[in-house]
Amino acid sequence: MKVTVPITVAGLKVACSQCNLVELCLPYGMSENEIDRLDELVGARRKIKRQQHLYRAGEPFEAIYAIRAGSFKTDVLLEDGREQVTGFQMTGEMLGLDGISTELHSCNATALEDSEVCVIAYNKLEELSRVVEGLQLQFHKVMSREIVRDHGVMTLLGSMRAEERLAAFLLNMSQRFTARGFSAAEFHLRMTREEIGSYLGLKLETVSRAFSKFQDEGLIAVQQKHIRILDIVGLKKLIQHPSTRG
Amino acid sequence: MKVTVPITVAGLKVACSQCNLVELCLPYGMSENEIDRLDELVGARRKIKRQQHLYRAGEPFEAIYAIRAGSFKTDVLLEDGREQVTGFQMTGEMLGLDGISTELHSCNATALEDSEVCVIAYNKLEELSRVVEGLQLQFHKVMSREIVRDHGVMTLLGSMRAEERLAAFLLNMSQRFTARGFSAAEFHLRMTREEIGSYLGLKLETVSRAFSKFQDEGLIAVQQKHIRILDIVGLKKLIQHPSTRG
DNA sequence: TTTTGTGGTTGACGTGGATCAACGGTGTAT
DNA sequence: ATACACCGTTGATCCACGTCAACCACAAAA
Repeated sequence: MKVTVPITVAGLKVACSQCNLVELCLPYGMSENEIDRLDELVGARRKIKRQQHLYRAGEPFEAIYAIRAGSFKTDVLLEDGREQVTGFQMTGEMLGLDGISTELHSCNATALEDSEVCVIAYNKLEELSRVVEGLQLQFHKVMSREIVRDHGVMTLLGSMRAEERLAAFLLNMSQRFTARGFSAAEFHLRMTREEIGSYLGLKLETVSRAFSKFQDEGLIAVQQKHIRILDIVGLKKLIQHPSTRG
Repeated sequence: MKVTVPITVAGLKVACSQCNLVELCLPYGMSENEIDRLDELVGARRKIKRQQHLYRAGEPFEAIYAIRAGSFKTDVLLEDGREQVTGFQMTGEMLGLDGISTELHSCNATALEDSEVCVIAYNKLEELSRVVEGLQLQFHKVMSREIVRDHGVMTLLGSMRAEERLAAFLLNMSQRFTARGFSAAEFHLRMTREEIGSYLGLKLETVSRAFSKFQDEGLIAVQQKHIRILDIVGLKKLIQHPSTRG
């Protein structure tokens, strides 16, 4: 079901130009020459074990990260102890952009499985993007894409009901797995129901019930974190429904 | 109650260096020399009448905009006709950053009152930010700040109840008016209850009821769009409350 | 193998906010 | 001055989702 993604031997440096994530990651759209120059930028790689933090809110911001393998969640902690998951990130996606504004990380990034990131020193990124135009453009696009994505989540949280939110979530996951060469119809969620609930502004029980309902309706097959999408059209119909809310 | 903000005579070009919004806008944190160079960047100014669009979703992206006077809302239209307001912008704030990613605007920007923006051609911005380091840094910070802001809204939508949302909204407005030299305690909202509701993921009736409740409790005085905050501490307490949701 | 813990499911019940509806106030056009 | 939108308020009712609670499945530890 999955396309094999070659995993790097620990410590062996893999240049961007040889990385199979190029067209998902920062280098997307850059010329070969430009990508070669990136290799001076992406120095260290860092392994993060499941449940460990890549960074925490309040820590000084020095680098952004590209996910080389694995997946993460980002969350913010409210004063009263509640946690709000602001995103789930997969291979090729960038982490840490929110830290640029204050030079402090504004959220926590936690690995959902054993993962590896490429560390991109921010001052070097600024320096290099002054001379490599493609890098400058791509970096701006990455940031802008994050803004657009966030607006999508705001729309979901502001105007969709529980089942629509979950349908949108599943379709989004499916689409991102597809882009990574995995099956669009069958995948493994790395996050808990509670994390999904936090992200979608729902309680875990509501998430669980929606999963069950989708299963009863023949839209998906659920077995714990393993999801099989049986009726993608049916799911899509759910989110342009005429029902109301918010 | 307000500090007078000199309004430019139509057509008279005002350089960034002479603009009283410097410390709220893109030039914030840049050196005098650097700011002088911005003047070649900010060419045209554009006036937008109340209810008119600065741009619409789907239009080609060519420029970002700094609000010189007035205020705007941004919204996205869902397939089924529902509208989600993604933000309200005031003087000195930037519009259009979401368009960079796809080179198409991804939302609509509508003036909430007669307004004026500085047009910043995006290709010129890229060019100039390659040579003016302060500009590069500030631009990145502006984008990053937008991401952080969006995460804040996601948190609000995902985990707060109606009254907390409105309290957070009022405190945020108050703080932004303050930063612009207006009163923290008394201001005029330019948007309707419905627009506030859309932004906060609530129906206009709920917004209206929350306003009334706050008034009954002596937290604020409401007269249509005119708001007077009577108990800012009380409002703040509301949002770190122990009540539950989401 | 049994134990323990964490995560997931399901049911019963309560409630915050949506919905439906009527009415009042304010600004704009005539 | 009057009419007409549009906007805002308020009440009555309903329902989606939160809450509380019991139970189950699976994985890691003993």
